[in-house]
Amino acid sequence: MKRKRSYSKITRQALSILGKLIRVGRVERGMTAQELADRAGISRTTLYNIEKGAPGAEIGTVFEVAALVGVRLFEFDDRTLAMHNARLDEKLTLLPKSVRHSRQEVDDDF
Amino acid sequence: MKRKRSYSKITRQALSILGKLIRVGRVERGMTAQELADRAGISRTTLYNIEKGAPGAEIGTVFEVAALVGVRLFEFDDRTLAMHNARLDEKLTLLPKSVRHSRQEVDDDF
DNA sequence: TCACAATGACCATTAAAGTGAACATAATAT
DNA sequence: ATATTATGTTCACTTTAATGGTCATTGTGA
Repeated sequence: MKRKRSYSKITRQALSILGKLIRVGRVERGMTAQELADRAGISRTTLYNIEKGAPGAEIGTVFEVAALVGVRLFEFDDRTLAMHNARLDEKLTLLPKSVRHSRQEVDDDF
Repeated sequence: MKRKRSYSKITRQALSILGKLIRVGRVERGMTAQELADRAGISRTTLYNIEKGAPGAEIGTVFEVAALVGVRLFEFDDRTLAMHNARLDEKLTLLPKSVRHSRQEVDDDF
């Protein structure tokens, strides 16, 4: 079953910031909550929660809203994202496909 | 009712990148999927989905995992986040509390 | 090589997120 | 000032995501 979660302070702060960035972006662009919600295809209630930094919101929705008000999480144009994506794929091929723990090695990074 | 969503290309790419960053971070640190899932307090299935860039994952969970493998979305230490948070609060007090559309103004940003 | 650990992938179950309605309160254009 | 619009907040309902299990496949240490 889905479980109720608790989140670290850093996560909560990051989400709070993201929510505020979205709100600032929205207000600066003169959009009402309802308008932004409509454009994003979500309810005003959900946008409300997102702007409050709710940890349970779906990440896809949040990213979508962020893009609509000009909040860029990474580099935020199609080309740059594709580039990074490709570079990561390369990097992944170089890394082991699966992480195997040797018998005695404790593997604590120190 | 909760609705099935569709996401823009940019959102899908950003999520794909984030998932790969997490996977790279995990593998570089020599953690198995199960180990990271345990530390994050989620199931391996969910981590699997996150690493695949699933848009439906909860943002709090994704941020939590990202932090655990050293992927920084914003500035990722407590102090810096607090600073940004405070600065945003300031900014918000300067902006209108609610966006009001004047009668005839169409308000399309051009 | 090859045993076995790690990952990929699917499924039924269950709790939680999204929704829209509703209402109160706050803010702003006139 | 005030009418009206935007926002804050709660709630029952419904759908979806997280879970844990399971099994096949892949990768790697010995």
